[in-house]
Amino acid sequence: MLPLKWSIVLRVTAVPEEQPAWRQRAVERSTRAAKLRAEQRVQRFLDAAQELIAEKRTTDFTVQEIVDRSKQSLRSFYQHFDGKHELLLALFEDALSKSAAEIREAAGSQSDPLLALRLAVTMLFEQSLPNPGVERPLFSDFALQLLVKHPAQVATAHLPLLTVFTELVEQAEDAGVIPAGKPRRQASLLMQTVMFVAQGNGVPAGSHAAGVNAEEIWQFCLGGLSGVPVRS
Amino acid sequence: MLPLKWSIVLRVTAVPEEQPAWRQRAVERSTRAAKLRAEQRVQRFLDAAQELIAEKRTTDFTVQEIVDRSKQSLRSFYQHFDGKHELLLALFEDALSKSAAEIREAAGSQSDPLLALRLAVTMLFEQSLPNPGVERPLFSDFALQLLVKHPAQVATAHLPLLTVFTELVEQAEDAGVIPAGKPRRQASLLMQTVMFVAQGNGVPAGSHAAGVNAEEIWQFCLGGLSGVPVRS
DNA sequence: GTGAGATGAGAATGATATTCTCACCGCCAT
DNA sequence: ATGGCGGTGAGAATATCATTCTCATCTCAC
Repeated sequence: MLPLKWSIVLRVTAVPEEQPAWRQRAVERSTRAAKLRAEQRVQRFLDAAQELIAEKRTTDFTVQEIVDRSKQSLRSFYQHFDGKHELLLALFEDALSKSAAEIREAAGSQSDPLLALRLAVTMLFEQSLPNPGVERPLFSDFALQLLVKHPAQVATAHLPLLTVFTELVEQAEDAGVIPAGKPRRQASLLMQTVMFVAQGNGVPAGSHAAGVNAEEIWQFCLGGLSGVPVRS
Repeated sequence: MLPLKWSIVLRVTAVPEEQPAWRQRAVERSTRAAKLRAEQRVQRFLDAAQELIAEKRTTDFTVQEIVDRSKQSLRSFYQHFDGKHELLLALFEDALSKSAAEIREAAGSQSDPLLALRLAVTMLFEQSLPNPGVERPLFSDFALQLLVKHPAQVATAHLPLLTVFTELVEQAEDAGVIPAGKPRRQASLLMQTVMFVAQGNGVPAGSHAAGVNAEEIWQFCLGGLSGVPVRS
């Protein structure tokens, strides 16, 4: 998590195998402090960025703004991050991860598997709306940019959510409230549908553009999971 | 379509109301040639951009590249477009519009409403895949950028497709093969689901990330449209 | 042939990300 | 205590683009 260039460097130069144990321990001790300091700095950058996202509703702020707000320096910023891109990715993964935890907990308190799944869908939908609790932009201009340019990283970031939804789908299937299928694929389809449709709903854009709500999307997805009533 | 700054200027300065008809005709005649020339230039820019998109698989090319390739000048580019943004938007709308026409035609040759809808879904899915006929990027980094920053324009661009799908859903409902609902909203949901899920499927990214295929997404959507088997 | 608008060539501007320079500082093994 | 090393700050230097501007030239309808 947060692969920092410096941490790699430290590991390579300060722990060159073949050292007596005491030396390793010593180095370890002295390294720990440095690592802590570094993590604090990183956190200040992340916090500053989060604030800026909240304020400007976009990731269009400049690196300089992050630096100024966190009262550090450009030099330091690039010491810790490979670039603005890395910082945003860290925030993105973090947001999805926290979201997954939240949803898992909330759904866990539902004994009915179908209601649990429904709750999860509703929560995901609301958190994916264009400007929800700005604190945690599951979707931002950045997220979509990632989707096209680095799909693999998006997939990675989605993993925590995918896991939660897969579990919920499995439970529902085990309980027999929806037909058995391939839980992971179903969960994937479900997630993508909910997230993207939510995203597309930011603007009651004039005449057209149906503004779908949580209940509608849930019905749609439930139908999708339930499959078509088999006909001749 | 393609609101060009100069055309507005011409209209304002050369047709100042209250002119005898002959004069308007004269101006009209003399303007026509200029308009044609301009349209050719515009087209050259568009073609060049299209080529670049095809080659680089992204809209990250520079305005300078468009200019060079079309053997025109920066001056001229900005004479005709408000900026790179306008040019991309034009290409985007055009692509969706052509796609809509294609789908409408193909679906039209299906007598069974359900098969027609299925065909439409399949075609849309395939055209929305990350790197299909690169000629017509329904989805590009640009499209997604638009989605966040100018949702209204996306909605506008989607209209042709939305119209087609709305018709197909209506036909299916009229034929009784799916339950009646709100065709426009259903079509919207359908489109978004298909397009976005397709987009999210570009990369078999290692272990996770279920790669959904056209048949799967069709089943899912059909289920969604058909609704849940009514329960107590 | 004349004048208004269009064009070309390319310099100028402005916004950003990213890198580099250099002086300084704190830590810790000797 | 001290010498060296990695981290830091301040900010200049680069690099890349989009967009605008300058000026000379061109084209066409009159």
